[in-house]
Amino acid sequence: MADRPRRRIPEATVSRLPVYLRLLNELADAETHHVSSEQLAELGGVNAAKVRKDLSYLGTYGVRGVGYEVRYLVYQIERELGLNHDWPVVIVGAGNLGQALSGYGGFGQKGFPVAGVVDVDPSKIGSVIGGVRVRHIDELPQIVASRSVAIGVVAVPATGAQDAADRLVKAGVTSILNFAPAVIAVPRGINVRKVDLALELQILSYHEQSRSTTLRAVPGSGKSASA
Amino acid sequence: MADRPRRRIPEATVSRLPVYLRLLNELADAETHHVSSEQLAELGGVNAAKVRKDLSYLGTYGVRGVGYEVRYLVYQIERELGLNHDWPVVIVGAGNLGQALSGYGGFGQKGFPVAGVVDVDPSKIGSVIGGVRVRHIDELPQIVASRSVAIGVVAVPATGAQDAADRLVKAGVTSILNFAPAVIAVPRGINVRKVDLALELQILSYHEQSRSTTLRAVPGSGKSASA
DNA sequence: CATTGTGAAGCGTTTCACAGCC
DNA sequence: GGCTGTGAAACGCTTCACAATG
Repeated sequence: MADRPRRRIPEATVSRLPVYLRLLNELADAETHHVSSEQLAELGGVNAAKVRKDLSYLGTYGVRGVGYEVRYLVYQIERELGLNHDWPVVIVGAGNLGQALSGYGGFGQKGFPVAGVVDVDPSKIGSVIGGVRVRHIDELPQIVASRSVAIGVVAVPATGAQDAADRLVKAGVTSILNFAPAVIAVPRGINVRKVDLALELQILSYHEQSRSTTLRAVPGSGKSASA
Repeated sequence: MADRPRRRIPEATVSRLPVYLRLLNELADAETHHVSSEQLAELGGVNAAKVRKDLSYLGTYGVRGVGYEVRYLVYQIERELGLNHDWPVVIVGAGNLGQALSGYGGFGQKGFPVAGVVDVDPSKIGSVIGGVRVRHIDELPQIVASRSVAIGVVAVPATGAQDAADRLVKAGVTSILNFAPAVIAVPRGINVRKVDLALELQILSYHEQSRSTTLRAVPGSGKSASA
């Protein structure tokens, strides 16, 4: 109540807060009441100083000599991340991925209920996936407006990604989670994050590649024994 | 052939090379033969100087006054990322996600054929998904050894993620793509990347949250008009 | 006295600005 | 003339190290 955390939180910290939150929730489930930055760092696989600096952006919630109170910290992180209320999402694309996401369920449990699923393909309209009826993409504006949807999920093939993003933005969505293997252009002020399987695999490929180049500079034989 | 690109490529650059590669392949499909850093930057939504610096780590492949030759650059990036040969992957977890990943198909087309899918659950063993028979997780070492698998995919619930990672590492895998919403600990030298839906949504939630805090410090009404 | 919160140093990444080159 | 390649500056993030403190 005392100090308003009116500081700007660095992007790198924002992307770690959900990790801490998850760990803290696990600790809370295990009836652990206090945790030190050292312990959290161990669990999260990061540096303890980083944990402290990250948490310090939220406010002064630790106690010297003691650590952090788990439940209180959970509360503060949730508040800071805006997780103290639901964020309905709309999914564009009712293909394999859209269906999987909608049917997943864990979505709604985590505070991101599926407000709607839309598709361009008439043959998909009307089918029910994950308890939600698939509607035509032209209904996007109504869905977004009526349920105050701020977050849209792009789950269409790469070729349709930009169109999906354009429609989401036009409908009033201001954050987009893009699963399509494509770069999407959006107006300033719109947040985009991507989840890109091929990209991640290619990054791992690079590391494997450089591993073999480093360990043995012998081309040809791709065999490598275990260390 | 002339200059060996024996420089260490910064991690930030590595994670952008797959993006450039995709854009370049699209350009190649469109019969575009040359591209400037400016154009690539435009397509990728990044700064042109960044594109040039990124590409310069690969070698001196541009031509001043002209730009980069698309197909040649594709070749060089693929070589650098180790995409000039296949990287078979093994998927741990034959649940919804494991099935979706295995059945996806785009996996193999992109140079990451599914060498095997394993699960602990006996009831899942033997079923065929994406043309691959699900085997018991104890067969992991044989699968990894016989197919020289370097990359493992963790597609199990959070509670089983660490065990899955441990087994993959023990079997000889040196890179892991983790889809489970959990931090996994691995020995030094093992590469881990994560794909975390909840985390991404929570990051977007933060930005939406701070948007509403910034624009109108009025709590209660969550209505916001379009710009 | 264990542990936080944080200046300051260190390090990696981004961007600028322009020399170099085709 | 146009565009690359790259030093150097600017920036942000990470880590150190330690004073502050319950």
